[in-house]
Amino acid sequence: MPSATVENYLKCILMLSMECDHGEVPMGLIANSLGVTSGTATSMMKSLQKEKWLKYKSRKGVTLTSSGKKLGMRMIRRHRLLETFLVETLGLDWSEIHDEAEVLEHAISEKVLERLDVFLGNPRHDPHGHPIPTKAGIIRKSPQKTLLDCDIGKKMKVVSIFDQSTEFLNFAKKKGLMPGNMIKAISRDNLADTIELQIEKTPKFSLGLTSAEKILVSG
Amino acid sequence: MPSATVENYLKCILMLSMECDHGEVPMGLIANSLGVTSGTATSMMKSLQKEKWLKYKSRKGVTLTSSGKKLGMRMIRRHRLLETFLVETLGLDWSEIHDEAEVLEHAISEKVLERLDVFLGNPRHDPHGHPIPTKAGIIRKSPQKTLLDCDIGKKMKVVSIFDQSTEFLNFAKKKGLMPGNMIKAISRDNLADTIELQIEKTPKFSLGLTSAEKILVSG
DNA sequence: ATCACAACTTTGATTGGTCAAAGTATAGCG
DNA sequence: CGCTATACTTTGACCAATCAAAGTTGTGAT
Ligand SMILES: [Mn+2]
Ligand SMILES: [Mn+2]
Ligand SMILES: [Mn+2]
Ligand SMILES: [Mn+2]
Repeated sequence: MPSATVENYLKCILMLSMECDHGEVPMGLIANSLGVTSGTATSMMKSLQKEKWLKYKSRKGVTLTSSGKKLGMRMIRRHRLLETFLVETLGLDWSEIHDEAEVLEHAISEKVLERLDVFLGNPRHDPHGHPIPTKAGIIRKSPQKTLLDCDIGKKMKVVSIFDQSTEFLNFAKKKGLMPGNMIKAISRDNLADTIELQIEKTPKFSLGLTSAEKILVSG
Repeated sequence: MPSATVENYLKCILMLSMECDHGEVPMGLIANSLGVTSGTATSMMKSLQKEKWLKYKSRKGVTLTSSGKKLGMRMIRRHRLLETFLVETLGLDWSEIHDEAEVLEHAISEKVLERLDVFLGNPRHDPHGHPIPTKAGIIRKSPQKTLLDCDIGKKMKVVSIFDQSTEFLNFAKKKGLMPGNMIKAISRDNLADTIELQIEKTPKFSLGLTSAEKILVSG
């Protein structure tokens, strides 16, 4: 019933509302992350409000209704289960699956999705380490920090990678920054804005702080 | 690049041109089998001609160009490989896969499709017995007749089922009319318009001629 | 040869999604 | 407190895909 466009908007708004919690999600963020002009976003928000997916406050932003959240969450589940299928079953690389899933998520029925979930053995995380919401729309989020504010000198486990771009994912894989891998922050240099890392017995390397921010770790 | 709508039109036109060979495919058939009004079909044909997918002759019909045929064939391949995946891997019933594939065929990339083909072991036929075109767009069609004009008294193998409707497929399965099964036509009654069949050792049953036409057999 | 009617085309309208450009509100600086 | 820069909204336009209804054509029955 909701179009692919509506599905994309709601998934995007839900993700924005989760990652940077300002009660309302402002127009600018939405337009920006969907790559549309702000006028388009505004007019879309009005029609999404008319269809009861969200509440729109002019010049403030939007908040999802419970059906909006539910649909957004369903889209995240679809996206991440599909990504898992593409890597686990078909053997694609984790750097090429995001865009594929972005399209497939709108084409797969609830029935096929649940079969896929069973076929994959009810995975809890996608290939980038992101939690897969349950059918009921619940995310089991593990405690995590970014490499920016992790403890120096302690062993930690890589939980997930925030950036979905092919280039960054290829880079991360080459460096061994993949979910599950153990890692140690050797030192942080606040003047150079870098953090020095070591993975297992491989050589040390350092990361700028904007890159470090994209790596989530635990423990 | 071509929209899902364009893909549907071209697949449909290719299938019509293959099954009932009148050089040109008339508007009426197209509009009818896509469930749009004839005006819509006419205007769509003009724009498809503009984009070089086909040749349109007013009040005659359309013929696909070679790129039109190629795209149409690619869509048939996608559709049938997806149907095979849905049955073989996810365990759906052959009566529920057509509509799912009708949507997924527009969302799956060439790369994922070829991985799927390998994963499935390069199947030659979909669950309804229809041949899957090769990547190069070639259909290996086995010699076949409908149950309407088969030989009476001879053992034959069911090749494929033409009708994609849930109800007919459920019926066919119940009767044992599935690709690969052996079958014998006991008699034909031209007054009653029926044909009497027997499958292995199960009881005889008869089929009206419109139903018989939907079953393709060989040998 | 005529003509009715089925098959087709044209016309004018609608809907969803989009943009560019012009207009407006407001947070926060001075 | 007033003003400006930034974020947002409005307006008017466009495109793809569709329909309903009115108009046209060509075939085949008489
Ligand atoms: Mn998407
Ligand atoms: Mn992911
Ligand atoms: Mn389709
Ligand atoms: Mn089929």
